[in-house]
Amino acid sequence: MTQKKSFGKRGLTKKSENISQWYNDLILRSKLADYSEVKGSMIIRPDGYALWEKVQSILDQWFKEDGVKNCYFPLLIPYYLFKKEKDHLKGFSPELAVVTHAGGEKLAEPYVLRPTSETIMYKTFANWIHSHRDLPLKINQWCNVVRWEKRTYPFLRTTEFLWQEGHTVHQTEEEAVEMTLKALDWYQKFYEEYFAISVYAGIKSDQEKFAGAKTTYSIELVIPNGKALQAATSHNLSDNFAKVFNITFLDNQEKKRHPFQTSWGLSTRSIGGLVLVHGDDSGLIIPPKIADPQIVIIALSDKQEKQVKIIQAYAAKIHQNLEEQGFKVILDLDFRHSLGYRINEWELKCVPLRLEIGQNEIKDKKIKFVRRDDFTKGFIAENKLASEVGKILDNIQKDIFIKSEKIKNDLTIEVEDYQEFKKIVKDRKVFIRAGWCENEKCENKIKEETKLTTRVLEMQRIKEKPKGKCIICHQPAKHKWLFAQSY
RNA sequence: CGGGACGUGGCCUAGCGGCUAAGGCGCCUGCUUUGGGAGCAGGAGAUCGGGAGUUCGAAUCUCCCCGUCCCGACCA
Repeated sequence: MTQKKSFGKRGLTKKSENISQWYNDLILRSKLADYSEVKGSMIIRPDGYALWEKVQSILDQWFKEDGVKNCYFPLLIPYYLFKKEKDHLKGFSPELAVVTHAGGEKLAEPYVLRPTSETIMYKTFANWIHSHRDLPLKINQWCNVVRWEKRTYPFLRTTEFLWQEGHTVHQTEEEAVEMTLKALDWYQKFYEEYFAISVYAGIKSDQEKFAGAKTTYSIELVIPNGKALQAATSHNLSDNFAKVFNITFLDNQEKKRHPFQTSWGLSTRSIGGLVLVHGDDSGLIIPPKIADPQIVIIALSDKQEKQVKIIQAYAAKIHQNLEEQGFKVILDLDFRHSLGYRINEWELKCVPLRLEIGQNEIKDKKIKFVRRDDFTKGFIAENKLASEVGKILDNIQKDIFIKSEKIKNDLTIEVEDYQEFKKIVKDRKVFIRAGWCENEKCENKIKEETKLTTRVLEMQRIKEKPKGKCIICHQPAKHKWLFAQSY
């Protein structure tokens, strides 16, 4: 493997042959992102940023409907603040970027570039919260954060990334748990209904949870290479931070109490997940619900200039009709390139549905369509175009979800025996569902021997009655957990 | 931070001690062409990652930096 991006004329490394190479090629070729001069950082190009804006618009609406308000806290966090919560500090220390010099001088107290904003926010919350009437406090910020990772990939793990971080403060732990679960639901709904990706949602083991949290809930994606991508997290912080940052309020009994907090986030990593799960050898596959444009109309050329004008006019009419019906449509009149070239470019960047308009369409009053996801071709009568196009887009959305669910299920194997566990994992990467006693020692043994870590205990299994044994120590298992190698 | 592969116009490569660094893609101009990545003609574009050294002579050999990708360890 070299660093060369050796794109053939027709394109990409095959996804099945080398998913890493395929992924890197695709990110660059589809113009979602570019490498930057700063190691580990990437440039999000307009097409990539448009996807992120789409993510923002969907989540932001849900947050606001729930009374979560947007705000902005500073990038720089005084180190003394950051180190207040011990677990938090310990968890993030290895990946902190610290500003030690500014204004031409060495700073007396260094600043941390936020890897997450709990500390700076909660210091302030202590000033904002005095009464039970101040609660709940629900805020969110869309921002960048910096985590100095050793190894980076575009979108999936970059030194600097964009995300939203929601932070809430509640009178009771029950309320905080409810909020934590609500955020998790948002994320699950987002991935399943908009990104059309079937996910695992559940709780993290103590070892894998957020530094400073009581419980971490996570959305995990199953990548077609069998690896796991942590795609969003929601933390019940209990009153850990409240105690450290001295956040208190007087309840309606005039009693001074610490409130309970949550934090939850989803990052630009989600876009990497989208690319990895759905993309194919021809390029990106973007679900119709988030694609913009959703439909490309390719106008074909003709030998006679008169015909070209007729085709253009016809295509423009179709374009207008579909836009009036609320579809996001782009009209491609670029006759400088050959048809094959134009098609391949649109497939690479992914417009979910392609319509082709030439003389035949005008003559037959039927429009040729091609689905991007499975390349199904057909014709739609012009007078039914809008309704049929709507159905096709819905079907694409459904079908790619089903496909992702199949990948997820096919790559999840339930085992009872550790020898079998090891044998399976030796051959190929998969998710393994197995009984675990929830003791760290057994978790670590699995990690050392197989590289697999606990991903989540699935939500629907939390209340399941324990049965079976821990796959390592053969003590009674508390639950069946999912294990996988993280991306 | 360990192991590996590398660094030559915007991109992919050739050149591996010796003449003015070669080709393809892309880009620009013109003509032509369009039902799955067209063709012809012309054109612009390179201090060969940086530095030091060996040599009559370095893209080519040596050393040191810097950077990139891949595989690990760590993480959203």
